[in-house]
Order: sequence, then structure tokens, then C-alpha cells
Amino acid sequence: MLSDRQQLILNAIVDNYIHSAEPVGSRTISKRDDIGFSSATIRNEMSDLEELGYLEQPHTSAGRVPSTKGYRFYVDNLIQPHLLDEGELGKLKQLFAERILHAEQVVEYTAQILSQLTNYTAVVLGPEIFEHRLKHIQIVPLNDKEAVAIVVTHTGRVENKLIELPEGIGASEIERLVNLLNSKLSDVPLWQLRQRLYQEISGEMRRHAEQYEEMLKLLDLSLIQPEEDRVYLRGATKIMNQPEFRDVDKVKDILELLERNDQLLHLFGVPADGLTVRIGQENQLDAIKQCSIITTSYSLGGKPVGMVGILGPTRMEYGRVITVLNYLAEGLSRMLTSQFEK
Amino acid sequence: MLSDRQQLILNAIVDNYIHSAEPVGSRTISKRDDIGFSSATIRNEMSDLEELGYLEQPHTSAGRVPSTKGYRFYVDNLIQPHLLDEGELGKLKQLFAERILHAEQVVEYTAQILSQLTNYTAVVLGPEIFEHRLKHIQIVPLNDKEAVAIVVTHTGRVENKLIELPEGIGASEIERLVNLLNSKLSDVPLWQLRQRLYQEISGEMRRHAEQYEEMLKLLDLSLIQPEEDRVYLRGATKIMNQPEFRDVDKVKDILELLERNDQLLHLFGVPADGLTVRIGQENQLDAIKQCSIITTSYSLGGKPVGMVGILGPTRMEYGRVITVLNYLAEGLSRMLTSQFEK
DNA sequence: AATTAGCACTCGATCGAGATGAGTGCTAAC
DNA sequence: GTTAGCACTCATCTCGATCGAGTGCTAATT
Repeated sequence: MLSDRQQLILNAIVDNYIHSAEPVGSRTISKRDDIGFSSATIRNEMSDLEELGYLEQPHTSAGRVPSTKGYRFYVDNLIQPHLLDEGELGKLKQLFAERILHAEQVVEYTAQILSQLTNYTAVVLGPEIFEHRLKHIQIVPLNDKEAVAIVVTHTGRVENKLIELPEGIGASEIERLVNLLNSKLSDVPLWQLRQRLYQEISGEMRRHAEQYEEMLKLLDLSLIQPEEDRVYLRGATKIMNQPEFRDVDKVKDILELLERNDQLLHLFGVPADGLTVRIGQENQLDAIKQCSIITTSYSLGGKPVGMVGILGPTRMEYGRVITVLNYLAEGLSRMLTSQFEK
Repeated sequence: MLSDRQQLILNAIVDNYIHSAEPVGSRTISKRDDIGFSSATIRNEMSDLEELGYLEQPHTSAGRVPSTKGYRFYVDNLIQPHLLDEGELGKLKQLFAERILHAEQVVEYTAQILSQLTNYTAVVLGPEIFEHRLKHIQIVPLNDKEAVAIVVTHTGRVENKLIELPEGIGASEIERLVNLLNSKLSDVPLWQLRQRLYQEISGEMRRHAEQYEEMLKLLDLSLIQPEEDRVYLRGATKIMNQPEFRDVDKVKDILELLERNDQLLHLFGVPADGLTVRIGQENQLDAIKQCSIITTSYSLGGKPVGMVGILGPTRMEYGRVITVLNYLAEGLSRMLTSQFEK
């Protein structure tokens, strides 16, 4: 569809614009080492590329700027794999080498490093816990009415929730319940917990006491509770480094969006596994029509369980970001999986 | 030091400036209902107030703007108690009325509501946990090498940490240790835990096995670990609504500051209990020399355990903010204390 | 003696008229 | 097919004029 030369020129323009943030003129391109044509030739090609919708002109006497379609072509066809330099690689390796025990912390640091390395806003969604298997359940009564239910997974994650106790239940009864739960439900994946709770335990319990029924309902609630969103946002202010976002109103809209966890979940919790790039107007929300979002998933034993993503200007260093994202997602997956298999 | 009339005028100027964000002229003041003097008189007084350092003039032909000293006088002497309207009061009452069980969540919502109500940035530091008493300790082994140590307080808070197990320790030994800990340390305030751990348990344990010693060290670490900072920041972008912060660079400095938890802790974790106001240049950090910070503490059984605070422009609605802060701090204290005493 | 009316003066903000220059599109020559 | 050359466009910058809010001072008023 596009001639080789057109692709060469489009690539040069996007490349230039990504680094300069200024509309690119024909002369600038013709002076590049990889281009052997005069500015006039470039001008003609540019004119064609504009007609085809790959470029835009802010105004008549300005240079050209890639359109969404232009970026899309660039991302899909022209991007060359970016190599990480020593320092970057070092930082990344260090992240996974460090002997930090909690997986959740690694995920948190991932967001941090992602943002530092790319100079864009990083968002990481913590790993879904459903694949984790039950290690231990504990119910600690606080007083007559309340107790804390604690669930420990085999990966060492601890979830807890306050529950209300049914009237008149005794400590010994709770203990019996907990013992029963532990013996019956150990090693069950969390997502099966609800089902198994009713299947295997329910009958057995009814033999013991009526109140268990009520207790069960509570536990059920506490276990099924969709885990609170583990959204790690880092470097939200980086967008302000971009010259095209020197406008408070633009920035405000974006940052307000980022302040809302539900929106982050919506933007970065794309169902797709693998790498996804959403460019400029491909985004639904007006606030980020001038931004691009790149996401990829990380997985646990082959199943995607979380996302890492970057929000930056449409004029983003796609190549670099994609490389870093892939690297991090792989690292996270490896780490989680090894931890999972222990 | 300042005559009644000077105070009246200073009050009028600050008041006006807070709401208009524009330098205040003499005519504007003389037209106010509470002022019965001509603009010429006001001008003379203004000139005096400027000489005394309470006002500043952006340039010769502009009106006057309060200086830090001016705001300070206003806050210390002129502020009149602000009454909350129906809607505001309703929202506040609802917060504490709602039957949410986790105290931590109430604290989180407090930040949310604080920001909504004031239209400024709100920061709440979660309650220090040290006053809480131990309810239950649990150690759940995950495999040969690792375990999760879980501490439940009598208020239902759950702290957990991954620990490494000493070589060759068995499940039964761990169980014995846990039982011992629970029987000996139940109801001990967390801040005494370390001390008591060594005093009472240490000797007893050595009788049981050598490895306990090593185990103890680990536990000690896990219990003493300064709890991760529970800093709730809400409405960080609100500062952009202020006309004097239409400048990306200014805003960037501030938001970058707010992104850093250690800085928030430093800014809002003032040791003082009771209400504190830091105005403009009274702040050390350049980024917020044009901002004011108001903080107050909330307490548990009389002892301050956390902070609520507001960051806004120096041109802040001090009266309103102070009222809301006091209300919230009191509410939180009441709630925590009642929960604590259960 | 305190207050106020009056007036000249200051200075940022706003507006329009050039001047500038980067970049284009087109034509004609190579 | 490519390129040199040139007229044309248009955002941006600069400079000066104008405007007006607000002051400071002086003289009149109470």
C-alpha cells in the first residue's frame, strides 16, 4: 500500500517528531543520513502521505505531524526493536534479583522502575489472586460480635476482613469450624473456594450446629469479596514534562482521570493478553485523546493475571517502551510462576 | 499593635482576596457594607499596612495582596468561626454513621470527603498502631523455607510479613511457639511487644530448643518493622482549580512533591497535636512556598495517633477548612476510641 | 485633626501593525 | 523521476499606542 520510499519517509517523520515535538519540515528530513532525496521530493511525498491520512498539517506553513493513522502504521510496521543500554538493563535485572519476599512489593517496584526508565506514567495492576491456593484459614474473634477472617495463600499472600459473628457463638465452636475448614479446604484454589465450601463442607457442618449455616454465609462473603483493586500508579506527573502538555487544563483532565482507580482499571485492565497499543483518538475518553496507552499482561503458569502499562503522549517512544514493557512482563511472569510452583 | 480600623481593613482585604484571587483595590474595600470609609482613607491605611509588612503590592498600580505576615495575623486574630451548612454537615455525619467495619477504611473515606468538601488537597495519615493490643499471633509455613507471620490486634487490624524459617524447624515446633506466644503475649500493647518478647519468652523458649532463638530474632524483626506508611492523599489535582496555579511548572513541583510518600509524611506528620497552620513562606520547601498547610491530629484514648491535613493556596478559606478539619478529627477520635475500648 | 474629593501619574494588559522566517506548493529545468 | 527556484502562507515575535485600574499626594471639607 505504501511504497518503500513512503514508508522510509513516514518513519523518518515519526521518528523526528517523537524526539523534537515540533512539526517536521521537508528540509529536516532530506538532511537525515538515511534519506537521499532533496527537500522537494520529500515535499511531494509528504503531500501524498497527507492525502492518504498518515500526516497532518497544523497550518499551511508548518511542517507535518503524524496522524493517529500515521502512528498506527509506524507502530504496526515500522518500529524497529530497541536495544536497552547497560544502565537500563542493570536496573531491570536488579529488580528481579533483589531478594524481596512479597510478590506484591515486586509488582509495586515494577511500576516505579517502569516510570523511571521510560519517563512516562506507569500503571501496574496487581496479580489476580484467584489462582492462588488456600494455605490456611483463621478466624480471630475480637469480642462477642466481631471477628477477623484471615486467608493465607500458598504464595504467602494474606487477605483479611472484619466479619460480624452470629449471636451466641462460642470460641470453641469457631475453633472447630476453623479446623474443619483447614482440613477440608487446604490447597483448594481460591476461585473454587466458594463452590467447595458449599459442596463438601455444608452438609458436614449442619451436623454440628445450626449457627454454622449463618457463619458460612459470612465467610462466603468474605472470601468471595472481589479483592480490592491493587492498582499501582507511578510517575503521574511525568506527562507535564512533555511540551505539548504545558497546558494546565489538559493536564488537569488527565490527572483527574488517573486519580480515579476505577478509571485506571478500565483503561489498563484490558482483557487482551499480549501487547496492546492504543493511540490517540483510538482512546474513548476525551481527556486522553492526545495520549497513547501501551499495555501488556504478565502471567502465572501461563494464565494472564495482571497488567503492566504505560501512559504517554501520542508522540511516545514506542520502540523503547515496548521493549521495556515486554522485559518487565516476562520478568514478573517468571518470578510469579516460580513462586507459585514452590 | 494594629488599630481596630486597621484590623477591620486587613480582614476585609484578606477576605476579598481569598474569594477573588485578584489584588484588592481601595475602592473595592470602601464599597463593602462593613466598611464606612472612603477609598482615600482606605488607601492611607493600606499604605500603612504595607509599611508594617501585612500587605504587598505586585506592582505600583495594582491593588494590595496579603503577605505571609498578613495571613498570619488574619489566621491568629481575625478568623471568625465558620458554620457548616446543611449539606456539608450531612456528608460529615454520614461518614461516621455508616456502618463500615474497618477503621482504616473510615480514615480513607475521611481523606476523600475532606477533599470534596474543601476543594483542596487532603492528606490523612493512618492511625499509629502501637497503642493497639495483641489479639492473636499466627505463623503459617508456606514451605520448608518461608512462612507468613500474622499479627491481629484487638481492633481487628491485621499485619503480615513473610519471614524466612531457620533450617530444619518442624511444623510442630512452630505450633508450640505460636501457642506460647499467644498465651504469654495476649493483650500486650504492640509497642511493648518487643520488650516483652525478650523478657518473658526468651528464657522459657531456650528451654525448648535452640532454634527458637533464631526464630525469635525473625519475629522480632517482623513485629517491629515500622508499619508501612498509611498515607491517604485525595484531590491532588484540586490545586489546578486555583487561578494562581495555572502554571504547569508550579503545579508540577507541587504534584511531584505529593507523589512522594516520604515527603507527605514529612509535611503532614507534624509532631504537634492540635491544629497547626503553616502559611506560604513558613513552609521550608520551595515548591509549596505559595501554599498553606493546615493539619490537626486525631487521637485514640486521648493520645494523638494520626493526622488529617489540607494543602491549599495561601489564599485559602482558612475559616472553613479549620472548621471541617476540627470536625473530622473529633469524629475520627471518637470513632477510634470507642472501637478501641470494645 | 481626621476624612474625603480630585487629579496626575504609574504600569500591566490588550490590541494592531509590521517584520521575520520556517515551510509549503508549484513550475520549469535537469 | 528528481530537483532547483520562487512566490506565497501564516504563526510568532516585536514594537508602540491605548486603556484603565489603582495609587499617592494635595487641597478642600467636616
